[in-house]
Amino acid sequence: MSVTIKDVAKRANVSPSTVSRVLSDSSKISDKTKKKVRKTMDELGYHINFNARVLVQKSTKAIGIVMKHSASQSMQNPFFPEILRGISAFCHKKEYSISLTTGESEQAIFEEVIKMVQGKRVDGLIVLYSKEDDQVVPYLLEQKIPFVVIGKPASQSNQMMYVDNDNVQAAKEATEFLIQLGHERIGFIGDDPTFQVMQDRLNGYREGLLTSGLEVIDAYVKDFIYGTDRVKQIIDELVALTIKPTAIVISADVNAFAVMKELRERGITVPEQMSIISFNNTILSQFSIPPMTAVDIQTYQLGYEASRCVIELIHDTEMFKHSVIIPTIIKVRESTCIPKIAET
Amino acid sequence: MSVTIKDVAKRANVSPSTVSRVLSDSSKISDKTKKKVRKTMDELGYHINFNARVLVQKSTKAIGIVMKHSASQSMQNPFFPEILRGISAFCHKKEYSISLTTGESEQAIFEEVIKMVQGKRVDGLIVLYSKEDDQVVPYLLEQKIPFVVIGKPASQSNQMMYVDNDNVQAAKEATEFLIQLGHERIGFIGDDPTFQVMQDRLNGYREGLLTSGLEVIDAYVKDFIYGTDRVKQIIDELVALTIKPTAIVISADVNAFAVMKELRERGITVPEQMSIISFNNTILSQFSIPPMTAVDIQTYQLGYEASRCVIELIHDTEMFKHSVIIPTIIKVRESTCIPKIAET
DNA sequence: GTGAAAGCGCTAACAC
DNA sequence: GTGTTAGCGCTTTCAC
Repeated sequence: MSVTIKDVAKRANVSPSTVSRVLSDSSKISDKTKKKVRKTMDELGYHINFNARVLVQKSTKAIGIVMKHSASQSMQNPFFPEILRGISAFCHKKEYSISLTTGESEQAIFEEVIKMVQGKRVDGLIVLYSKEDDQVVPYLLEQKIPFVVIGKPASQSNQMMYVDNDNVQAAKEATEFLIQLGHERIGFIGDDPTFQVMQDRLNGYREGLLTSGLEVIDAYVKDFIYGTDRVKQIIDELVALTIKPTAIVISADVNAFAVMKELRERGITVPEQMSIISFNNTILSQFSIPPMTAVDIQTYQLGYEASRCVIELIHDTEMFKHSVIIPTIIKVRESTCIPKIAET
Repeated sequence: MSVTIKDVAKRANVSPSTVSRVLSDSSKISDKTKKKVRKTMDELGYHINFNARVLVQKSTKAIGIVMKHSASQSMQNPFFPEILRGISAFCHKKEYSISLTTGESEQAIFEEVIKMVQGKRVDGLIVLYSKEDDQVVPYLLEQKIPFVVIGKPASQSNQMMYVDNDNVQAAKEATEFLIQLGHERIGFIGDDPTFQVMQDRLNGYREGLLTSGLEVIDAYVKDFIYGTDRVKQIIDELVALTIKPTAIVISADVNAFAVMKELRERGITVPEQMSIISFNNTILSQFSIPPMTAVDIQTYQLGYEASRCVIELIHDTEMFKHSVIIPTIIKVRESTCIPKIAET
């Protein structure tokens, strides 16, 4: 029913292979034949059947994106669209298409990854998270399919490529930024600790305190599971302390937003009574009141480099497995200031 | 290199066609053979090559998502991930995979759509926007490939399926909500007027005023192009009026956020001096200070229904082309109140 | 119930 | 430079 290479060949009085060669713009075909063949293609409204090519070439020119479970959560976070935008940009340049996992649970996503890989639907993958006890990465490793992880792998990091920020360093710098302003009592609010990025940021925070000769106070360190009402509880606990922190490092701006709101409701002013520095610098950081000082992790770049890496890896499977660290930048806005003497 | 249907056939002492029948769980194969074949599949680590099946069956079990140009903008808006989540959910249920356009410009996206369609990489598509002078929709119509538009088509709406809110009605209700509170001078801030949704909301706003016997005042109606500094200008203009509005209907919560910030900077309090009702009810609505009263357009449902529609359409191309209207709900929060008498 | 054979639309040796 | 031929891995008549 739809027009094939053979139809074109017949009409142009050449062989199918010639048409195929024209399709791939082979240098062995004379300009004259090329022109002739292209003309008949147009006349017939021919368009290549990608699947047929895929079948013989064993290259799909598609990459799979493995989402963090659950998609619901990861999508609520503006981080996701931004990273996707970075991935898209490079993929589009290299004419790769993007295929998304659709599952909600870890298990559902894993099964889809298997289908993508075994079913040969993608040439490579980008894993949008790095997590302890994850099944996807070990599976991909075992299948020897090109893939790149965004975030530092929890283990075997030398066997795979990853794109990440130096989250330890970034959190250290964020903490030091507060210290340089004069803060000495600095809290930390993280979220799901099973993700590597949280561990790193927590460690960086600790390092920042320690290298400045400050103590790490356990009561100042909290976890925040998004979606629950932990915020209120956390702020309750922090406020109940006789010696309260004057500043907090918060692992994600979505969380910082919630914290700032909660502080506001209790009449605690930001930054006067509490300085806040957050991570990610998504659009939310600019929208908060006051706008947040935030560590810009350059999400777009993270995605862009990740897709560059997989695509390079696809073309050279034996490539040296280097990893890419995207620098972070502190965007100073209005949620941080020098601590109030009165409060010290 | 990878194990094929023939390998399984040989090992199980059956023919390739039998293996194929087992794959599709044909009723003509005895349970005994099925068991035997499945066992050897496991032993050999066989997995179907999807592309081969696609080539012969001419069904990819994939649907393409056509993004609004530019991806950058649409992705910044939390609307996008939420709709994608709805699409994913249904696709996952029906075991369809999702393929995204990656281009930034309208032209780049159009070219990708052509590749998706002609290259037979997808069985159907969802167009995430509805816009005047769009090339994609007419093309899809001409190609006779199943597709669904999210938003009301600018023209030929009877020839295609779409999923939308009743935006005229929703805007009317939002306006009437303010009128019922006692507001009589109500403004409207839209954005890119080339999108159908904007036209609809503007019309609904007008209707709302007119049916309540209020006048439409041109000076109260503004457009807002996201990313530019039009906000300041708009607020300047509104504030400069001798008779200012006491309430505003704003077409998207991202925009409402910007407006509220701008008002705040000028010391105009929300809702006391200016009531605000916005559209979409993304996570931003909850995060603003004060939290916004917003029209919930049920974005997730929009996506879910859209994928249900394309997939049904794929299975029954001759299906009656009905469209789906997703109801909206006004979420009352704290950005609206009765107008202050002093100001009237 | 199961097998043999043809073919989906393309590419890639190998000829010439 | 161009044609011939043999598949890629699967499904699907048509036999039996």
